[in-house]
Amino acid sequence: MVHRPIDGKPLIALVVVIFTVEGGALRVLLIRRSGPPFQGLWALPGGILSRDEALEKAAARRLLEETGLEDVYLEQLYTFSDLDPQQPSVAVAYFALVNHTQARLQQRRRWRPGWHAVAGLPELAFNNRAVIDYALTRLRYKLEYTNAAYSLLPESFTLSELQRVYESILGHPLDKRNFRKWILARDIVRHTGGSRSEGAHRPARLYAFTSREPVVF
Amino acid sequence: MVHRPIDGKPLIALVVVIFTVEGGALRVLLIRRSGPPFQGLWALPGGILSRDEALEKAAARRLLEETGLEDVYLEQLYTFSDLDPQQPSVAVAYFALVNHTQARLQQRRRWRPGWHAVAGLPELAFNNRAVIDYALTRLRYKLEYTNAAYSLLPESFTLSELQRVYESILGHPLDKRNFRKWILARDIVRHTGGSRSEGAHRPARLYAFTSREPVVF
DNA sequence: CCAAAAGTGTTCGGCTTACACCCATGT
DNA sequence: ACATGGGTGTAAGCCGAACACTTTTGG
Repeated sequence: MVHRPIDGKPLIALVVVIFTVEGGALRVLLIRRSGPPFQGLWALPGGILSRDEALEKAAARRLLEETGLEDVYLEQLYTFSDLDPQQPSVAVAYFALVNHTQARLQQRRRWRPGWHAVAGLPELAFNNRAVIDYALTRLRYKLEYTNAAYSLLPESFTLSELQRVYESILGHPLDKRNFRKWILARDIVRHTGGSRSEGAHRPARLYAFTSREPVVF
Repeated sequence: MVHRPIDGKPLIALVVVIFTVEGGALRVLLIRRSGPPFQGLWALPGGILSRDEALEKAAARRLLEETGLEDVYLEQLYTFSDLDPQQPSVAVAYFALVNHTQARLQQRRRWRPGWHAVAGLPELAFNNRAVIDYALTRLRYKLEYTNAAYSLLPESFTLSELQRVYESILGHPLDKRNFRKWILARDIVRHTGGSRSEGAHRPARLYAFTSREPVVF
């Protein structure tokens, strides 16, 4: 989130919580603040909304700048009015889900954008911790009744990989048989016909999401 | 929603969707616009967010102005950035649930604030129709897993009255026995001990919500 | 042949749904 | 006594949760 002087009106800020799952952990993209306030702390990417820019478009643009990705799961989260104790402002928060293997983070020496495990975050600027908590609650909820996970995985994947994504986000293990019955009963994934061998064990069948647009089931 | 000239920054508007159930119909509070744009059309109450005012507080204040009520169910809905095609603006929408017998609407000759059945709305200003649709979807959803209905009913009520509120909002009839089992299984209402006679039939037992704060079950 | 992950069914309990009659009262 | 809305139980189906062994491969 960028800080600017104000005039007589509250600023409209934008904040984007970009999640990915990597190494069995849910991670969020943070950048390091190089100036006040909260200099040196980590913060969510964001910025000031410019005149004439629609909110969702601005969030998508910011996401593209940080990750090089478009057409991923992106949803408005909440609008906070107490983000910055130092000045009146309103911050519209979005959250996005990306596949970290497809994301190309910027190489900025000062801002050091990078993925940070949600379990074990450093001290954050503004009330970004509350924003991330809110986003995580929403994400867990959405996993249960939408296909949002499509945005965290590559085109094809195994059911074990999908299960690990769910487990990383929900924070607890799932029963393999029940998970498969559940995910297959809703028809959000389909078997591609292919399979993948990667070790001294039986190869895994490959699946793909039937839709890569947000769907509620 | 009040219209004002702009300078170089988007305005932050506030819109409040105030619902009530009256006469077996879900109704929303509308006021008539006395000036451009959309002069003469009906619109949701709202206004421009002033500097230094927290969003929720501003929504609560606007609700108090229109209905004389405080401490009712009030929840942030969504932040729209395409409300007014004529100028860049962001509108933070809230929705509230009130008991119409407790609400005291303002008597403004020009603005004519009043309750309008959601089924059969007149032509509305801005994209207020979309805001109401969004609020209705959220409300139906919330009825299913929160005690939000407390805010639509007086302190004590009969289970038939409660059922009629649910039916008016959901838009379809519910089975009496199943509704009672369902609402009593969650313990969101309790029998007060009293009853009420009002006609040539058996008196109805009176119930009250166990909590008049928002609770998720 | 051994280790490793993939894949697969059944049982139980609880919740939702459908459905019809008696109760208490006022007129 | 009759009309009116209040109040109640049971059976069936579906869904979620618990739980263990066989399959296929690489080394």
